[in-house]
Amino acid sequence: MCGRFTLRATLADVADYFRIDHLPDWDWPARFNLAPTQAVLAVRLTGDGRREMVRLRWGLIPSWAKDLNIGSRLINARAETAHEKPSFRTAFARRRCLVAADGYYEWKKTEAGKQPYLFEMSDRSLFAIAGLWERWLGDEGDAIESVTLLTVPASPDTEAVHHRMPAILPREQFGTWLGESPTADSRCRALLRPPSEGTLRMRPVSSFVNRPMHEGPQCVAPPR
DNA sequence: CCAGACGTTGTT
DNA sequence: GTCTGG
DNA sequence: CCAGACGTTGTT
DNA sequence: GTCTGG
Repeated sequence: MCGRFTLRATLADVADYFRIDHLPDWDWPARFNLAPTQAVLAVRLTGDGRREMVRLRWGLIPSWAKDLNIGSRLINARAETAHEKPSFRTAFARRRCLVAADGYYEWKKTEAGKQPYLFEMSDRSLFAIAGLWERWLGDEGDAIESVTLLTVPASPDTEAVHHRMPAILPREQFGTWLGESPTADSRCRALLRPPSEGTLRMRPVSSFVNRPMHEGPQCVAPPR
């Protein structure tokens, strides 16, 4: 599962990682505690097939939703079934994206309370979480673009804390996932699998991160 | 035909 | 929007 | 995901 | 307990 993550890297680093030539006109402050309903940084294809960086509201709001509130429960989609679920299948076929991250959190219940863990790539690099996006039109003609993060079974590195994890895609698969050439659903589905042992490392962090309002380096500090 | 659901997680 | 249940 | 709220009336 | 907000 993935209900909180980090993107501490700069926009320039993200653009470089995703091979995007021009930077957007907005900025991206380092984020240590990205939570549902907030804007995350995603990469998708423009109408003419170029990669662009966009900010999407985390929590997918289906186009038929009556209010945007529905989105706060659709923050994840199971990779095994998203292609057939009414809320996700259209987006699976036509609106796949990559969400930029450099860490994610999971919680483990203990006698003392909820202990958060930070998961990162073993080399501390950026990574891409497979996502699906939608455009929703409100009553006043306001458009909101939202996103859900796909999940897969836990990898050997992560299963001790939680049995699910975000679907992380290797760089070689970005073009296929984004649809830079026509790709069957089944081929996209096959890309969604847990990373091999040794890809990720984890460490417990301070419960400071538990509060969604908290932000900054204290979120990734060791427990006190 | 119309009405109502449409999702994940974790816990039991 | 699209499918399922009644 | 976790934390925090969970309500109405009338008046300003 | 359950829903909302971040």
